[in-house]
Amino acid sequence: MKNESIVAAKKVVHLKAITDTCQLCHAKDLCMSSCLKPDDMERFKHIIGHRAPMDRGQRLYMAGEHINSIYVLHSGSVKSYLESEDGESQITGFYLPGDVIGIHGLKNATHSDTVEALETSSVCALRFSKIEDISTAFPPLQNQIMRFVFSEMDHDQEMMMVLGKMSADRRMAYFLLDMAKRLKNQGLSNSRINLTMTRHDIANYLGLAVETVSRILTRMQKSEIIDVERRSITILDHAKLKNTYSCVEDDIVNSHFQ
Amino acid sequence: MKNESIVAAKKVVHLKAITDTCQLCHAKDLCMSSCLKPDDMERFKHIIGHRAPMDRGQRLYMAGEHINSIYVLHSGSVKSYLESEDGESQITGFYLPGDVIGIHGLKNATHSDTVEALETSSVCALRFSKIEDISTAFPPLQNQIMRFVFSEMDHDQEMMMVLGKMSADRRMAYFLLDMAKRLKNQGLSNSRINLTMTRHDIANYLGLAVETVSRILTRMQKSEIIDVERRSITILDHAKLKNTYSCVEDDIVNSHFQ
DNA sequence: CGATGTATTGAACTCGATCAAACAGTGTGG
DNA sequence: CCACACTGTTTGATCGAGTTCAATACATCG
Repeated sequence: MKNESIVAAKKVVHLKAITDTCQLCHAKDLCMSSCLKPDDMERFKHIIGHRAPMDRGQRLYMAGEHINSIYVLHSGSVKSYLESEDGESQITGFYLPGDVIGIHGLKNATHSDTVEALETSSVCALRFSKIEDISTAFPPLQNQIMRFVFSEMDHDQEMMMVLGKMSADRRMAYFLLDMAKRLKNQGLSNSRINLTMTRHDIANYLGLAVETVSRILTRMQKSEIIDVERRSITILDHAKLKNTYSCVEDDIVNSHFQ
Repeated sequence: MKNESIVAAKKVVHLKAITDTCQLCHAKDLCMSSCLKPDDMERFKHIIGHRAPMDRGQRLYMAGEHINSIYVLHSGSVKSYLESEDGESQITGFYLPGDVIGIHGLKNATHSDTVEALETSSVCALRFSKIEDISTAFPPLQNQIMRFVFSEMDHDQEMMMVLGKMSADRRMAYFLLDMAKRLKNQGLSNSRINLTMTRHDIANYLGLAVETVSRILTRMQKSEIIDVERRSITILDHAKLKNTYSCVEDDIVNSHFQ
């Protein structure tokens, strides 16, 4: 979140044919383009374009900028965050390939969050002049985008519960289980989590201090719930982790079922 | 949030003509129907319907129910909340006339939150079998709904900042300023806030304990920022309240500008 | 009038923050 | 290759904002 970090160049890299691009894309099954048939693709060439890949720390867009595209993350991972007047920032989400980015702030056609790459990442842009253009252009695409808008709403609401009601341990358990679930959707293991964000990022996202995150991770390791090795976390005991998340006291569980 | 409270009867009260209904509605300027011309109304008679008014504590819908309508609050006020497995609940929003309700959970066509009346309230329902029906039916209406979906996303994201980063005092200031702003939009005073929710509700919404809310209100009253009289709160000093919200130390402000 | 739901106030406690310091990778340049 | 700087992580000690517990006050309503 350094101020010096460079905003990614807005150069659009047109690949030889958008049809090929989407067909060859390794995120195509996750992407909203999966709803498009090859002949539909032809119609949408002009609104779809790949951006030059971003390095870690580079920004895709910043809060306050006019929205002229929404994006699908093609590879890598990014974080989005809000900044308040007094300079505090709140990470609002971490995104993985296939996720749709840039849908917050559409009400005023102005990005309300800033998106920054956590590692080398690339996106596919969906350009438009008015958001209604996408609506009217092609219903299946519109619906697919809406699915992502709706799941983003579900996530944001879920975060209210996490930030408003849960203890530090529960928040951490939530984070790990959520990441595991999403990585599984990516076709990866649901036990091995390779984090691309710092402890600081995790802490900020969960409304905790870095030290608390660190302490909870070591505590969970000692309880043999997870194995921590720098940025690589392995879930050893899914059940225990879920119990931590569900806030069910182990003692109570045991006394009931044994 | 008592379990005994009765779910509002799903009886639809058809008023003599929907055209009249919307024309006479005192929330029409706030409502999304404002985008419809009188002759459009005719086309939408069949999907728009008024529900019988709800008493305080009655629920409009509950989490888990299939979504077959979204609603515009016609009169009164309601709260929405999530419930976790272990019975904890988190209030996610308070809604005023003109607000669109029931758009969370559309991804799975299942309400993710529960909506409960804070006072005698009535809604106008927009029925549909598939959410896409609204999309395709009439673009202006679709766009109007999307505006509300987008502003809901902005709110939810804002709440992450409030719950994740702000002190109890800032949260309270945020709540009061937000309510004042929204009541002003209703054509009411932006200084006199007549709350329809309990301190318990406010505390739950802001991720605080009831006692904390109570203490902060009395403290703010002693500082002559607000005047508290049961559920009626008057903002006496907007500037001071905004300073509390922006987390700008009074001392610093004074030393800079005096 | 008592009963019930709601709000305030005080006292004690606790979870997680803050402060402080050490430690571990990673990269840079001599 | 090592010395140095730099960033990110861990661990310990202390502190405090806000919770929890407990008691009281206050309104409204049968």
